[in-house]
Amino acid sequence: MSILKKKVLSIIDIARQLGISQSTVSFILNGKAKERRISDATTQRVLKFVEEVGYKPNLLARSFRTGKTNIIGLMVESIANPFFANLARLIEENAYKNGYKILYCSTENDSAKARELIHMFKDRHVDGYIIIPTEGIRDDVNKLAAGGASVILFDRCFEGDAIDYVVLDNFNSTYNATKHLIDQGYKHIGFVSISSLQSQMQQRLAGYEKALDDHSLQHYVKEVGFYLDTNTVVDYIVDFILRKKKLDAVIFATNYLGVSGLKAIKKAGLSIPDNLAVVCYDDLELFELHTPRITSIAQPIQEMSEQLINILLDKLASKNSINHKVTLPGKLIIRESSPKIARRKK
Amino acid sequence: MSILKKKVLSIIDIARQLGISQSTVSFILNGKAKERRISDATTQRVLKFVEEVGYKPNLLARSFRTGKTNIIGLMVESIANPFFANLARLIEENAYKNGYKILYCSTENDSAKARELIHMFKDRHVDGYIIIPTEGIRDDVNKLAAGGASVILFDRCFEGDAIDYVVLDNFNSTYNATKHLIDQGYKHIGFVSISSLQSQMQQRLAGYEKALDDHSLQHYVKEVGFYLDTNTVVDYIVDFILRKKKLDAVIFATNYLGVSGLKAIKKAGLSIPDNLAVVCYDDLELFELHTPRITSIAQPIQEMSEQLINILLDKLASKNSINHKVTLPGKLIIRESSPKIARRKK
DNA sequence: CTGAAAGCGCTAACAG
DNA sequence: CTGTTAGCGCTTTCAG
Repeated sequence: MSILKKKVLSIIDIARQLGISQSTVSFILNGKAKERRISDATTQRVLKFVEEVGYKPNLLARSFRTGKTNIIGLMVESIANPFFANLARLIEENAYKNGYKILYCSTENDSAKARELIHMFKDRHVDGYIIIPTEGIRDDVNKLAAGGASVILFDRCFEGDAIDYVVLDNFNSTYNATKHLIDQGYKHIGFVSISSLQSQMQQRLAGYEKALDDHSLQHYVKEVGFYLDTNTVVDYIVDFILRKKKLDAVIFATNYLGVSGLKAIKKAGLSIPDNLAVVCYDDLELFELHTPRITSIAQPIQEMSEQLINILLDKLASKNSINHKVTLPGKLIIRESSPKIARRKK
Repeated sequence: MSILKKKVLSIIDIARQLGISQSTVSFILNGKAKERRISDATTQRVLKFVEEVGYKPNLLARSFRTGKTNIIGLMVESIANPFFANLARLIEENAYKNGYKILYCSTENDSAKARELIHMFKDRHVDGYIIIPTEGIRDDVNKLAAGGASVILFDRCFEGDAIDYVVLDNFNSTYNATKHLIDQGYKHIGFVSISSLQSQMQQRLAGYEKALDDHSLQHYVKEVGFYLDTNTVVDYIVDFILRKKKLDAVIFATNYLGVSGLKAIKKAGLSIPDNLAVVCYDDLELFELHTPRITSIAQPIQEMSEQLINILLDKLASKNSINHKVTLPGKLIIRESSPKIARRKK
């Protein structure tokens, strides 16, 4: 053994050096000493030795043997989106606390890519899946779960399927936000969304429409494609708000649409809230620091992350746990972008 | 074999079913058919069969055997920080393109935690390490690299050590930003930073000081602790800008300090740029959408991520590659928060 | 050109 | 109370 080559010991070396068998060592190391009724003396001797030589079990061998990796696959729309990045941070914290690590990937809302990534996770034997699904992977996700995998959806779900999820109460959150604008006196409220069949988008739209219908107000909906680059989206929004001359308020259905919307309103030469009241989804720091501060629909991201991990750990621990379908309320944070219309000068 | 239980085949099953040996199958599957001069007929037969039955090699077994995981460990300060989240997105893209997956973790600038995470990565046999180091893990990182691991630092580095890195030219970026303010006519330029010995912070401070010294101007430095919560930081900054009455401009040395700074300036009842010009680090969307738009020092994040991955892949491919120390220039994006002082009304 | 076989380090069933 | 041992599925050396 050269000086440089720090021989990495295996369980068998330990067993040999202590003159006992590997299984004894293995059981002790896995906390099954009591269960296997191994003597305290032996247990202490092994623990002490392991400590001294700094032995670390080979996790690759263990994973290979057990099929468990202690890795959770996290599939988000994009890790660059502040909402998902913040979620990732919280998920990470809770996961690590419980001995799980996170492998992440971004789908960019591309189903082919999402499908591939699910297989990648499967190939890598991740223990659990946290998935922000795209429209097109419903079947794949169902198949995955049906095959016994522990999977939980976030942000959006497939209604009627058996898969667990944690989502926002998108309908009521949007209903309340719309209602708030109506209460403030706005009568021509626009809704800018992406053209998508994803549940959260559908629910947000439905909440908006219901609130307007309840007050016999007209709908003004603009849907843009998800794949458009920011500049194009901004131009579409500029066009929308300039063409719909009556518009006195707009709700942006996602955080990035909100950001593009703010750019568009600036570009169109309009001012908030004098020409247009604004409500955005997700309470980004940007919305709070904007002038004027933007009224936002905040998601309870801390609680969401905890529920996600807790449910997933629960499923991991006992395969039988079912029906964890969690819908959490959003919180409308009212700021200066949506004042009473009476105070506005047109 | 029950209907539900989709038997997952192994290489040995394939060999048996085709009446050949596992090694032949293994070689073919690993693209070594030519090298091993295996007949085309056999090769095609195996490939076709594998395709038909949808065989997937057990990655756990392969990793166990080879010691390679095709996983890169990414250790950032916090995945929730937009700068690192954006980096993570780009890193992910490049890594996946090359067959590598990413395990991420956040240090929150805690060296004990960072140390633990390095060991975790090591225990998990990640193939390569991308590390945004904390002050205190210099030795650990050096030991890791000395042990033959492929590691590359980002954002900050340890001068004089042999470890590769990709960092911003923090000195000149900050020098130029300070020079810009001086050129615009500002004479009392503050610098808000965190109290830290990290190279990037030291360099930023040095660049600021050099620019002031070159023009015989006074330094106004405020350093806040990294661990303080946002509100406390805001209060410290409020105190700083109110106490230093002469201050006519401030540079914030990190993106989050910039965000806190904007809050502080608002809270102090001052306006940008009339009372105070502002320059921030990192070109966040928030800075561009702020009113007024904030002059920022942008890091070439796209190129940084590419260099990071390329260098790491290079090291992974050939252990001999050394001395990849990359320093990239920042770009000063001049906006309305730092106009010529002549036009200002005090 | 192909096959046999030796492990990699660990877990756990089984045998004392 | 402890030891023996059979794999997990794959890679790769060595022998035909």
